[in-house]
Amino acid sequence: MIELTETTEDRAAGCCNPGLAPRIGPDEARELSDDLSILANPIRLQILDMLAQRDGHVCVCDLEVALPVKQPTVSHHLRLLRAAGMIDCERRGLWVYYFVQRESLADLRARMLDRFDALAYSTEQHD
Amino acid sequence: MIELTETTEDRAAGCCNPGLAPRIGPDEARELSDDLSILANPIRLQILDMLAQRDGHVCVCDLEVALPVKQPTVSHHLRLLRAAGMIDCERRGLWVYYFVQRESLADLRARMLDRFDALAYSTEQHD
DNA sequence: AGCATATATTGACAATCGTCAATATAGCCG
DNA sequence: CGGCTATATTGACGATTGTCAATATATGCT
Repeated sequence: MIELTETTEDRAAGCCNPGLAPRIGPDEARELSDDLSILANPIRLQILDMLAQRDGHVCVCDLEVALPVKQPTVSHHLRLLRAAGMIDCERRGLWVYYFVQRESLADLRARMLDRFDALAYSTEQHD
Repeated sequence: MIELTETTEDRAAGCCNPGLAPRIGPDEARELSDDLSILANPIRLQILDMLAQRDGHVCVCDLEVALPVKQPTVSHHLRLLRAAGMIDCERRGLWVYYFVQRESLADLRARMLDRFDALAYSTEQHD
C-alpha cells in the first residue's frame, strides 16, 4: 500500500520521463500568463505602441480617433493596461493623458525573455 | 468638402496629437496578439517548459501526471500549441511524443522583442 | 447655476475559452 | 479476432472577454 520506494514502477509503464516536472511553478506560470494576456490583444498592442511613440502626452480622444473601437471600449482597455501597471495617467484639466510605464514594461520584458530563452534555446538534447 | 489641408483644425479641438496612429497595423497587431494568446495560459507555459527540458522525448502520459488538469484538457492544449506551430509530435507505437519547434519559437521571440523594444525603450521624449 | 465636453462606469450581450465526462480512434499483444 | 492502453475528439457547461449604448462623473466656461 505504501509503496513509496518503487518510483520507477508506479508511473511510466513503458514511457520514458518518470520525474518530469515544469521548472516554472504554477504561481509563476499564472503570473506570467496574466501579463501575457494583457498584451494579447490587438487594440491594447496598438494603444501601447501609440503611447510609446508620444511619451507622456497622449489624451484619450487622440487614441479614440486612431482606433477601430468606440470610446467606452478604449476606456476599458486603458483600465486593464493601467491595472497591470503597464501604463498610467495624469489629468490635466478636461483631458486625461496616458503614458507607458517603461520600468514596468522593461521588467516584464526581462521575465518574458528569461522564460522564452529557456523554451527556445535550452538544455538537454537527447540526440 | 475636400478639406485636406486643414489637418490641425478638423480634429483635436484642444488636444495635442493630431495625426497619431499606431506604427503597428491592425493585421500585424492581430497576428502578434494571436501568438501571445497561445502563450498566455499557465498550463501551456508549463507544457512548453517541459517539452523544452526533454527535447524530442516527451509522451503525453508524462505531461498528464505533471499537470493539474485531466487528459482531454492536456490534449486540447497540445492541439492549440501545435496549430500555432510552436510544437509538433511524432507517433511511436502506442505513444505520441511531443517536442518544441525551436525555430518557430525563436521567430516569435524575435517578433515580440521588436515590438517590445519599441514599447519600452523607444523614441520621442517630450521633456 | 447651467451648459458643454472629456472620460469613466454600468449593464447587457455574443463570442471565446478552459475544463471535464463520455466516447471514439489508433496501435499493441494475446 | 478481442481486449487493452494511449491519445484524440465531441459535446456540454460555467467563466471570462470584447464590445457597445446608455448613463454617470468630472472639469471648464459663461
